[in-house]
Amino acid sequence: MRQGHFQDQATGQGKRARTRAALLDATVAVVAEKGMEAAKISDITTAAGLANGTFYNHFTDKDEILREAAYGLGLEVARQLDAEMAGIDDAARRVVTATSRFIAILMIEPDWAAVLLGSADHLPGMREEMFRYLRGDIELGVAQGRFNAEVTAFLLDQVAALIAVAIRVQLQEGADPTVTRQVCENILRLLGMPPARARKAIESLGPA
Amino acid sequence: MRQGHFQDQATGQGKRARTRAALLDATVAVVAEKGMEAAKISDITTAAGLANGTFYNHFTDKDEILREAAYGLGLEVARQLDAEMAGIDDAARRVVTATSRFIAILMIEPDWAAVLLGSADHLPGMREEMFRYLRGDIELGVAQGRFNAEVTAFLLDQVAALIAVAIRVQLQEGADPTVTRQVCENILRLLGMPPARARKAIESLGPA
DNA sequence: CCTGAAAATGAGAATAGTCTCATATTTGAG
DNA sequence: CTCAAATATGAGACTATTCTCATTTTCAGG
Repeated sequence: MRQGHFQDQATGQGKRARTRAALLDATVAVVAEKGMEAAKISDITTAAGLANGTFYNHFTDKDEILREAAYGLGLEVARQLDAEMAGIDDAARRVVTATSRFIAILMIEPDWAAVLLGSADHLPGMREEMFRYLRGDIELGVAQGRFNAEVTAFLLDQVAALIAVAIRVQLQEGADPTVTRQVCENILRLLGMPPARARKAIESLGPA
Repeated sequence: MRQGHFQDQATGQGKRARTRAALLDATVAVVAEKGMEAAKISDITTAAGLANGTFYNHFTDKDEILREAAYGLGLEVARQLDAEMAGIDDAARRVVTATSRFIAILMIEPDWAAVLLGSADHLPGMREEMFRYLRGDIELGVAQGRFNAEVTAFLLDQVAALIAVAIRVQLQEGADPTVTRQVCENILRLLGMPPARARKAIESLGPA
């Protein structure tokens, strides 16, 4: 197994932290391959090259390691996104950039996608965390007069669902810039931009 | 347990059909309560008031009964929808009616929702079936010049995702006409109607 | 090197669910 | 009402997975 994100972070730390990281990376790989429900603890320890019992030296159950893995990946994605978003002022552009870069990151690390999609479904806290960014940009757009929508929890759920579909499709059928452009355009339409404007706003993603 | 859809259908038929129906209804109830993955065969037989072994007189495994239950409910929902859609010609109105009535049916039979949502995720055939209707109405709208969108599989996935979210939210938080209006409006926006027109088109659902 | 503390090990006990089958019960056609 | 066929039963064999813990191995500071 290629060295994963958690092991990268743990190099130089004590043995405990390194084994823990190996388990977290193995979890990501196993979840990507078999899905969250079907991932067995023995799959994880096997993938990590450790004995079964070792799992219980570090985590109490599957839920705990899943939560930690999702949280760690979420943190890393947020870190990368934050860097790329700095200095973009127009709300439409912020939404388009955040969406397309988010998808791009998950296409580089497809294993992360399964964990994050699964955790968004099952861990309410994770969901809220992801929404904080989105909500801010959408509210900005409403204030700027670029969007025409009431910013409710339901609207955020709807936007998130569109993004989730775009990720699932590209996980199955391979990265496809057309899909990413399309979902960005659809989100802008949802947020109340007229179709012509929405089309215009996604041109920053490069020529079709 | 209240008599379910499958038992209604099987009254007057032979014992075999009636027991089968009891198992299918029990499956719907159990899936609604615990979810598809967590539903055990013993949960189903217990809910049906039958012995464990009886299951295997009628189905070979859990997947088979889940497929049959989803298919049966899908058929019934399609039957009800078909009746309500007859004679509506305007595509925007067709989409709004289909969406809102679909949601309304699942709010009357919330147990059905869990089965249909789950099966849409896991059974590709079911998904295609549901999409046939949707695709027809969207293509009609494009032909009528009411919609402005390219009708791709991805677009259908996006629309379906919006509807799925609206159902999930109302399953959790109770039926809420505002949510249904909102999802209809969002779908029309997604399909390329300008925001003002989309608002106009959902007025057929009654005053806000 | 030593050496004690920390960590890993893996055999097997515990738990959970599926599936079989010899037997008991029910059904409905005659 | 009778009885052979159809159906239901549920104990327990089987399979799969989790979780424990006495033992072994590794590690890092002296």
